[in-house]
Amino acid sequence: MIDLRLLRENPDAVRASQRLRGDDPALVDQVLELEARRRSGLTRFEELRAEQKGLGKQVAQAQGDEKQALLARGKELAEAVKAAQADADAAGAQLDEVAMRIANVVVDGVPGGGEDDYEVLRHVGTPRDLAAEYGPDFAVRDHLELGERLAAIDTERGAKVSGARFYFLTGVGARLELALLMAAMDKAVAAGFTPMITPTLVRPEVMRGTGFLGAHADEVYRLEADDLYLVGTSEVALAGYHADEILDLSGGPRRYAGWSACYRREAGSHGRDTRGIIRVHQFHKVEMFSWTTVEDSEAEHARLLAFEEEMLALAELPYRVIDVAAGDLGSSAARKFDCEAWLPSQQRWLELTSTSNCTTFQARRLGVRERTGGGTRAVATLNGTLATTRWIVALLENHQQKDGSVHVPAGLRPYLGGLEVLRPVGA
RNA sequence: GGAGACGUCGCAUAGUCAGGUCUAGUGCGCGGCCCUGCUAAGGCCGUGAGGGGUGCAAGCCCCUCCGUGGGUUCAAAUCCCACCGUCUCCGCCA
Repeated sequence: MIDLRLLRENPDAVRASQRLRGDDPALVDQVLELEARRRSGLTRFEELRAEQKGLGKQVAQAQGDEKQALLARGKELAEAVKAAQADADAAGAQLDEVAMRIANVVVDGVPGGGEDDYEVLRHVGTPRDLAAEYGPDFAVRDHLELGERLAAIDTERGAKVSGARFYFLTGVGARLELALLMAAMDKAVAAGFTPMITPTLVRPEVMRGTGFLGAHADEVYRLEADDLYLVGTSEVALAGYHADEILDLSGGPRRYAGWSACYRREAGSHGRDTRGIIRVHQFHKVEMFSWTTVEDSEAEHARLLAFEEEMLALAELPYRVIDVAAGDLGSSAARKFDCEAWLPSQQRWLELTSTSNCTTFQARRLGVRERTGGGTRAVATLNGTLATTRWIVALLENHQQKDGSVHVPAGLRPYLGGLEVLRPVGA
């Protein structure tokens, strides 16, 4: 939810943000007009209501004819109050409807434009030249081929049991996922995050409050019979965790690391990434979530990005960091950095982590505040990925060896009983 | 699945049966000041959230919120309905 006070006091900043995102700046003026209307309606209601309350006290003490007269006046007032309230409510509903369509104000420095207008901030590590290492005849194996040889991934039976975009992680595949997630959790705990295992079914209010029922409502599974939603990330549950609370952030950010299954319908991506486990309906993820003051949010964003990069270093993956363009941020984020690992089989970059600074946008809708000298104000929320099932894709492909075995990064070995190499089964 | 109890401004609780002086009382906690050479104990004052008006400002005034949403009434914490949540007992399953 956009800050109406900011919008009133500095409409140009919001208009500029809208333009950078490719959204309509005229919405700002609509909101200003509707807000003025709601306020005048509210004032009328409050005046009438004050009179009604005063009258109630007189009625209680009056007798006889005087009382009858007051009751008659009261009846009139009751109707006027009801009408004024209906007016004010209607104006408020219109205001909300339009205000909801305004996305968060982007942070200074975010590149303008859409999906392809990201800015590459840096490259870390160098993608291997497999042809140089193993000879020009070497055929790069993709993660599914590698995974099947290792008896680690079974998409055929996943489809048999649950349909397209489902899979079994088997044997060393299952262990590899647990290793990645455990390593992520350990890293988070060391950095002061509170580990959390979160609900994956949430109420409609929570799903709406976190902004996932907006433009991307199609992506979300809904359980009709129980009116619950399956989360696409533990961010949903973690954001809802402190809903309607006043937090004390004087001791620094509140940091949580959520471990959960994630569910996505992938409604708009028919035909994309259909092979293997790049794009699936269900996966696991360890997600960082921070509550900070607005002033500290950009610094915290840099810290979350740094934690992600530490995990990528632990997995020994070559990657690049991009500053996502304004038009591709989604409504809640004011800035977003993605880390993309190299995908040898497709000679392209694949998103492994994404960290967003939502400033006060999400917290305002969720009613999460902090105390200040005068009163309270909305806090900032940030989130970022530490590990997901998808990391297995990058791990297998980047660490493949000539014979189809896979090198295990030193940082993951403690979580795999010391395994240094994953070897094909039955070969 | 069946039966019942409950949900009040951080926590605990009064108020609900008999609607109007509830402008929601009290205790604890918290903050300030006072007393006391330290400490213990004590005294006084203040202390929920959201919104609006007014003022240079300290402040003052008004409205909303008693789990949520409806309804009855001149008037609802209080009466009625639905929903959500918590607890107890019974049944069933593990």
